[in-house]
Amino acid sequence: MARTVGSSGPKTAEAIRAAGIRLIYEHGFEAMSLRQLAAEVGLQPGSLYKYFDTKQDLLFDIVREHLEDLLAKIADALDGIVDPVARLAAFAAFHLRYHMTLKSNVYIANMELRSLEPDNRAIIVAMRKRYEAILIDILREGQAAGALHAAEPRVAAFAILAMLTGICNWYRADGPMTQDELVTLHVDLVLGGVGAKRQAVHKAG
Amino acid sequence: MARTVGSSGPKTAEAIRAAGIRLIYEHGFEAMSLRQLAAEVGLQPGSLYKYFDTKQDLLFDIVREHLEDLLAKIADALDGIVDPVARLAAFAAFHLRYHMTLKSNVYIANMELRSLEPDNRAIIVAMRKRYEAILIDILREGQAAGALHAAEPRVAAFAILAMLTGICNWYRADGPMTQDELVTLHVDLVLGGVGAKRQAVHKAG
Amino acid sequence: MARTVGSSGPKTAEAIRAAGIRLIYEHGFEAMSLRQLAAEVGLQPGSLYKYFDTKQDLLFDIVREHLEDLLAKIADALDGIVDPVARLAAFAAFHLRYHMTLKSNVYIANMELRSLEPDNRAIIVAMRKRYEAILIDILREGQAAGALHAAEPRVAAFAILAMLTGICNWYRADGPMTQDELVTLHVDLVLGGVGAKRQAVHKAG
Amino acid sequence: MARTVGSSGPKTAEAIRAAGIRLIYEHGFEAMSLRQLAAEVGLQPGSLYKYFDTKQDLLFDIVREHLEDLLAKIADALDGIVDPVARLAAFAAFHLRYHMTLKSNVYIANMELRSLEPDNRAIIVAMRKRYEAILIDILREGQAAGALHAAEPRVAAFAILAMLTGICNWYRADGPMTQDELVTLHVDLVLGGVGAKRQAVHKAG
DNA sequence: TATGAATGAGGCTTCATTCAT
DNA sequence: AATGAATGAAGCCTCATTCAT
Repeated sequence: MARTVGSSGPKTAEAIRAAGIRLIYEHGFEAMSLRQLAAEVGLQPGSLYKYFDTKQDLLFDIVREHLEDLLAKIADALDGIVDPVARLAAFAAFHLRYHMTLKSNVYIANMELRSLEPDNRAIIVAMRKRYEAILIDILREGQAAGALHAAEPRVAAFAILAMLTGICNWYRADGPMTQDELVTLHVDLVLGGVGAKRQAVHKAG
Repeated sequence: MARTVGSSGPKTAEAIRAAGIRLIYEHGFEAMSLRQLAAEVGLQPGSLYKYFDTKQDLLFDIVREHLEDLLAKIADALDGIVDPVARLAAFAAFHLRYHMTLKSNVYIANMELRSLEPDNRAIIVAMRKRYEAILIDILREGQAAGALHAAEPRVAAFAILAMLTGICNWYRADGPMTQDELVTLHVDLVLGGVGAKRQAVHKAG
Repeated sequence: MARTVGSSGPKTAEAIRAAGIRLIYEHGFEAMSLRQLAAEVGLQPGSLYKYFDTKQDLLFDIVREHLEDLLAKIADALDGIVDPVARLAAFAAFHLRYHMTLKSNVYIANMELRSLEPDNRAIIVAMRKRYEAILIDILREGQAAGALHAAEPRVAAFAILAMLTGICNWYRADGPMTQDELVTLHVDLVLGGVGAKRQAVHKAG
Repeated sequence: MARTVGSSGPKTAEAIRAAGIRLIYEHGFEAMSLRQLAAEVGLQPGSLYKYFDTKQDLLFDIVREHLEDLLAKIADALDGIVDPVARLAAFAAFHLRYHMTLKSNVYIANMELRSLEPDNRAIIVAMRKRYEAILIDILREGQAAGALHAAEPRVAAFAILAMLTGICNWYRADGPMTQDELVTLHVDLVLGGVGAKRQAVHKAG
């Protein structure tokens, strides 16, 4: 994948971002060199600095934009759903679809937290907590309403998130199961795990 | 100048291993430098090469020994248990305890697969598959016996493993919940997820 | 801090090549460090890698270009000469002049064969064989024509080449004998050695 | 070629010497490491220092002993021969046989002059000059006696030595020509080169 | 907007050598 | 006579980054 000859301005910026995501996903942030990235986009290494100030900034931007997107879309996905079990099912379905679709972005955000400088990491961790809090709240409400069992909603939320996120480790678009089948399977695991009766339909993510 | 008196072979080897695990856990394999590692152990960087041939070998040894240990211990943990649901519970309990106790080793084995050279990675992946296969078999038998629902045992196993392994991301020995409480909570999530009736006692891991 | 103003690309490349030849000639390839080379050219060691990929490549390029040059020029030097003895004299004269003029390059090509990696060495050895073959053919033709004695042209060629090349070991441009005198002396040795009657004039190399 | 278990004292010293010669011959002095040498002899690297003080000393000893041997044996080879042409033939024959037999030692002495420290090099160069002087004297006497042409005996001697020494570059004991055939061939080249009539028999070296 | 030359720090690794045991 | 642990210097090489053009 080489140079987009004559690429200019915004197109180059987007190409850098895309190549950056791919390379970080494949090799890890530390292992990816700006030389590689530049080669991928058809630039000299030094030229990248028109588009970011620091390798660290590139990572931070990718991760932050991912989390902003995630937070915006989960809000949409839950909008208008009130029943706690339905909300739980909708959360799980959304999370799965998002993670199957944007596997690389998600993977990076999870794996490369470690590579973020303390200040940047703090910002990202705070955003992640806002996302987790959404699930924790759903569990808490469901427990309060007697619709499911989650005596420790925080721990249960972590467990559920880990399970759903795990799909990034092996999902392939060309695998034997469809996204819908995988969603159904996992939503059942989640609802069963907290003793909720499956019912409502989940909106698409 | 020769050796700093008081240092000795096997003790140094063990110190290097321990420091290696800690540093890889904290910074990642790529980000850890042998200078750091040497400083941590009180050696010159070059002196490390009495104890391994290559930075890559250090990683491979850590990961391989972890998986050998894991495979040996899960066999013990399941030994003598026949009922599929009991086996599932025992598997989950063992996995959790092991991952809470040897968090760093586990974390490294999961995160740094990427940093292993192809040949080494193949060996490790094969060992991991043997471990996964144990859980898949349990689910398959349970399904066959009508004791639980796992129409797709492979996918269910991945989901369960991701959930249980996730505990490494946040568990602290000095946290508010005991290991036993966490085990109970997670085993319930697992059994509930596959629609199994909780029953048997789980052997300690 | 960026570049030291006043330095420029091709000039630097040529300076590196020249310094490389000198240092390898003086210290040997293994003994020459890239630190030395960089210092000689006024660069940081890492900066050398704009100009070659590998220390080995630097050596290979030097040796290969030397042999390409040698092969091109011997063809010129023999062009149009048909009499075998005249060709032998022309070959010897050319070889001597070339070796006196480009002593370092020649010396490196002979001494550092050992330092070339197998693949590179094979390429160079093949080129050398083409050069040797020219002399062998001359001797063979002379023998066939009854103009000289060379029952074993291959061995004789090696002996002659060794003798002529030996001049690199001690020749100094400021020594007591001129190049012309040395050429005459050696050509006599060669022709006498194979029992040929001196005759033709040798074209300058 | 590994450890001579239980080898002690003088036997070890000789093994080190032999392995040293082989390794320097194969890889060059700079490229040979004391680790290699130690492994070859079945010792730890540090243990070599019972047998020499310095890597440099090892080289110097090898080269010096070679030259001492050479000087002693050429004296024997010429002993009792008075006719200059006969002496020249004897010298050439001796030189060739010695170089075919002790190829590695000779090669090292020629190639690794460069690796000797200045003081050591000066000593060796002086010994070499004594050897060269023998040939120069023979040529001078032959010229004075009108038995051969060598207007510049020093230069002629260098040329002859280079030719004869060149045999190290390609001679193989299992090659198609015998030592005797090669000696004859080269002696003819030498005598022919200086216009001497072949006559006397050459003593074996 | 991009290049091309360069920096300086630091990466992993190997080396000759030392010395207590 | 030999080991085994260690040193300290240096090896080749790669990196993120800078900046004149």
